Amino acid sequence: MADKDQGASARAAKPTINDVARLAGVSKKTVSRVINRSPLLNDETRERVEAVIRQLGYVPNPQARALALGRNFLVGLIHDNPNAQMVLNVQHGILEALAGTDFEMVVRPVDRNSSMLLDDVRAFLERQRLFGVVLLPPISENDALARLCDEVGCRYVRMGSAQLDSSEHMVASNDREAVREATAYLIQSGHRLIGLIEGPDGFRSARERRLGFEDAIKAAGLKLARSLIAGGNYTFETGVTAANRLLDLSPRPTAIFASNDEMAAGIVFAARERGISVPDDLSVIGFDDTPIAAHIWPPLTTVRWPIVSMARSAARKLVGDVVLPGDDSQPSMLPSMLVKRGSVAPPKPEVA
Amino acid sequence: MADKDQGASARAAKPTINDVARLAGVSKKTVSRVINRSPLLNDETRERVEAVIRQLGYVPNPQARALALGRNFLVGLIHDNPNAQMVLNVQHGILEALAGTDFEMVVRPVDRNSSMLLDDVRAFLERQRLFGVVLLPPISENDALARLCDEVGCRYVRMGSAQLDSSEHMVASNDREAVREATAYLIQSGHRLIGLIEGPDGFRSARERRLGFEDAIKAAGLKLARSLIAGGNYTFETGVTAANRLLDLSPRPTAIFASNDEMAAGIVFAARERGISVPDDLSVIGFDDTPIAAHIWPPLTTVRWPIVSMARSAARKLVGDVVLPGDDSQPSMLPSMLVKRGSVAPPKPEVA
DNA sequence: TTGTACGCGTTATCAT
DNA sequence: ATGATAACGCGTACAA
Repeated sequence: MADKDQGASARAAKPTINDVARLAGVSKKTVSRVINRSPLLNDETRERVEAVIRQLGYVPNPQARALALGRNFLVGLIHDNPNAQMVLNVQHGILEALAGTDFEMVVRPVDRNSSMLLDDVRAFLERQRLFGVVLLPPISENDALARLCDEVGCRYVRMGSAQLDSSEHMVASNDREAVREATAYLIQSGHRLIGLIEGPDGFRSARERRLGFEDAIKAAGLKLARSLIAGGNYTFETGVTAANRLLDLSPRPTAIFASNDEMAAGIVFAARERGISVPDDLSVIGFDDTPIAAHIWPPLTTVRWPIVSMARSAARKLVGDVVLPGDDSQPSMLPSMLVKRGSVAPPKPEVA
Repeated sequence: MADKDQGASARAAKPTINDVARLAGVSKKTVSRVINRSPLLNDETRERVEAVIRQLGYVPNPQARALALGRNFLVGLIHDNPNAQMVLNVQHGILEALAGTDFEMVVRPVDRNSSMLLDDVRAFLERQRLFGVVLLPPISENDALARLCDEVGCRYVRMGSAQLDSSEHMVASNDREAVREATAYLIQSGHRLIGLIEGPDGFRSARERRLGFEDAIKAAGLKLARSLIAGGNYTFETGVTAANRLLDLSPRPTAIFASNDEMAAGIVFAARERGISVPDDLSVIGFDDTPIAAHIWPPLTTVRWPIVSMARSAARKLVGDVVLPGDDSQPSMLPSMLVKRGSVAPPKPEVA
């Protein structure tokens, strides 16, 4: 073969593994071994190759690697979470874990209620051949989805409010315990008539938080009145509606725990509309510690959900073997904690 | 060649272009032409190939296409926007435009103040060989970044509050005009002492909105007092601080326009702390119409920024040629509009 | 420990 | 209008 023009005319093109191999006087395979940190390599050879790599500013072409490996250097975020702040926090956590690696993040919102959900995700995973995916609640609670990931050979880590899977595939928080503590704090402040605004049926987080609420009520020897439990679906609007139902009660509850901050903000909104003062006439606790909790008046006492840490941990679990071989020491449980602000006070004597 | 085992044993493997070619009795290249909608194809041949494609459930491998084309089927979102809701809205808009196409979205947050910004983005674009990127404000206002995209051969569309680039590369809103209208509405309601909380220096959006404010003040023949203009940086906290400065004034402004909703929420928060009633003692208008605007009390009158439509339009501009050849009819200007809610009322007689 | 030869699935070139 | 063949850049048997 005549020698190709890879000198001046190819100046603009990025160097390939071949350029490195030629300049270092080794074969492609050796360069490949250096890139992939093969242990069976002469130190001298490795250093020489690495020097050339630096000199050329060579970086492996991800597209070519993807084709050869049958796997992309992409981490997917699959979610159907309606809360913007939560989704963005998760994205930040994942990107923190991916910073400095060759991985990028692709975002894939899905529709939980679509009958095509599984087919859509399967097509997505098979086509893009993602390295792995992070599953955000509530869709992370879908076991069929996890099985699907296994089937198509895509790693996955689920995030959630309880241990739904083996620790290799799961990063969870301890919602039940955290809500128990939050409710106990209300009781300890003197409240006896405490309302609960639940999350939607079928959400594991909703169930865990209700259980924590019930744990505290029972532990204090209080009555668990069905009428004090109202349903919501994690939106501000349902928070308003549920709060109105609870505030119509007689006797009226002196405190309400909401399963997330959006709904808690709805409680504060509804109370304000009725001229009920928070926290003087009504104490409120939320869950998540999204920015809205600190930005309404009064600032919301809430349970801080360590969503960023959870996402970071999830992404590290996914790529950990590749980035730091042998580092599978990512925690599978991150604790939630109560953040006390201004929406809780002792009940008024005449009300109690 | 002996026939390969593409029956039972290869059931799991996805069909390739070779399988299609063989079954259709044509060459790979012909199949490729069908996929890429080549105009020089016999109708009969095309139909035959398409039938086989459907029969096999064949889908082209994006990794292989990326390698061969030197370009990925990925649309990047580059942003340094601190507002979660806005970023997520943009993501939704982009994904809406990409739904049903072969494109995926990868998200890339950057640090505006990093000295490595340009180098980082260049490395990102060159390595991933993105099909194109959407630039979200405020980073979209960086001309060097746009030039960089051109340099590395990556298409781009910038979003922003004013026409910063040719219509092919830009989707803008008319912030100045929208703020002029909002301020005029305040004046029309009877306000004469109107404060402004600006966005940060160097943000085009901040400048456009201030100009709109000044337009309205001047048009009404009012005095443009320097003391009535306070600086903020688009966060809730700076909104509180700036509001406190304005509310310390004597005489006190009876209305304040904030350059975004976060800061407007800060105004409401600060007013509440001081026992100043909104809207009775103070009218407030924000900008963006993010959810917080509707979720605080009173619900905020604000300017709706058509961010989702802008993002959708931006993404369509990017991939339009590929998806719908000849469809370059995406609008470059989407209008903002005033949303009247509960935070504006006429000033009290005794205050005026 | 290192190199040779080939495969991954697609598009591009240049014939016919 | 269609096809043979060579890229694209990297990974991996298997040989040395």
